[in-house]
Amino acid sequence: MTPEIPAPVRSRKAQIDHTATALFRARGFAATSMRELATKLGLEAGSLYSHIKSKEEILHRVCFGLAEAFFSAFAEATANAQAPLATQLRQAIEAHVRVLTQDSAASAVFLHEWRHLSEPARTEFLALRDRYEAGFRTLITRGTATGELHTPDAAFAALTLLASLNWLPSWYRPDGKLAPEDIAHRLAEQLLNGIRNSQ
Amino acid sequence: MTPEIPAPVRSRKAQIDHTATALFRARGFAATSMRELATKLGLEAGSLYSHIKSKEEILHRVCFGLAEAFFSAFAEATANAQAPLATQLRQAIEAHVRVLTQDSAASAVFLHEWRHLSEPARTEFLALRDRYEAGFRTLITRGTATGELHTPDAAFAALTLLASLNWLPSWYRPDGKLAPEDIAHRLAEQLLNGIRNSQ
DNA sequence: CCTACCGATCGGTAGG
DNA sequence: CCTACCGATCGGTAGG
Repeated sequence: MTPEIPAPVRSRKAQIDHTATALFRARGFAATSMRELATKLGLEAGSLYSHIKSKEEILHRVCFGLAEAFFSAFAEATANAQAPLATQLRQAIEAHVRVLTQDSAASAVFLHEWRHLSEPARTEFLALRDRYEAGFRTLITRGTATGELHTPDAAFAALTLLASLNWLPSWYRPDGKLAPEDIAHRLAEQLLNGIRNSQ
Repeated sequence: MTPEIPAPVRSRKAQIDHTATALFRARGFAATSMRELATKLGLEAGSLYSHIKSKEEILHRVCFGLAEAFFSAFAEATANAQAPLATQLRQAIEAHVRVLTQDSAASAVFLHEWRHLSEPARTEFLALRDRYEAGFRTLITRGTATGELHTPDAAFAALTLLASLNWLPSWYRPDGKLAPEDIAHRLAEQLLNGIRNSQ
């Protein structure tokens, strides 16, 4: 018999994270009360603390969990270093969109609520985010060097590219007419157009 | 002698709005306390209420004030209905960026804190925002009809275009190396590239 | 514009 | 996981 990690505990914690994420997104971290969260889960407020240590712990887990998801999606998308840089960039865009649409509530929290992290988590988080943006910046810079891409300012292009993508959680609806893969494809197409070398 | 609107009153209220806007942006509306705001202004918390009626009143004024600024900038940019649609769109983009950079704190509050408005203000605000987005959508739709622009989905293009622009307040620094007009110009250039008909 | 204060609500804990 | 509760802090008010 293999020992099992007690399933109910894990699942309760996951439930808390999931419900809290939806509330953090809808009302913001500061405006979400632990009592409201408890009520949504059918618990009393005090009972939450048998599963978690603090309100911020939930936020921490959501923000850093998403960071990890973005990094691993990016790594996979650019795994083939021999591929044309336009292809790598397209795949990175599509991978980013896939993470965003897979859990748009968590993504919205990742994008907007991180500032409620206290130090040193906040600084660590910003460093991760900068590193992720640098990945896109590097692809664009290298694509410009090889002549595949064309832009007067790679950093600027990377910033606006991620901006377009990161607005997605604020309008994406899982039951909308566009499937995640369609959205990913169109965004990649349109954004690459803006910086592709047409000569 | 012409009667004067008592200047100190107006200016105190404007000071409160201005300082509150900076705090709302930095910490979020819910996490900003009236005591913190009062301290920054050299007042006691209770004294704020000789100038304002409630915390939300400030948020209301900021959100709806910015909405007005965006609308009038857009109207001016598209005043010449005979101009090519690509030109009108470029001017609308530049006008939008100008509003964003002129008061990036207020813009950030406009973009992210409106959800703390209570009803019916919240619904009114969203209606205004939708109407503004529709302005861009219409320009793109008409530009596509005349053949000046090219995109498979005007609504989608409008959404991503505004997304790129609206990320600006989160990275724009008034003392950065790019002047507002440079930013406006580059953004317009890059974003129009993505949807311009190159045939 | 201040002092003094209100009721409500917050995140979190002790003990079971 | 609940009951009962803690100290702290919240937005806002009365009276001057």
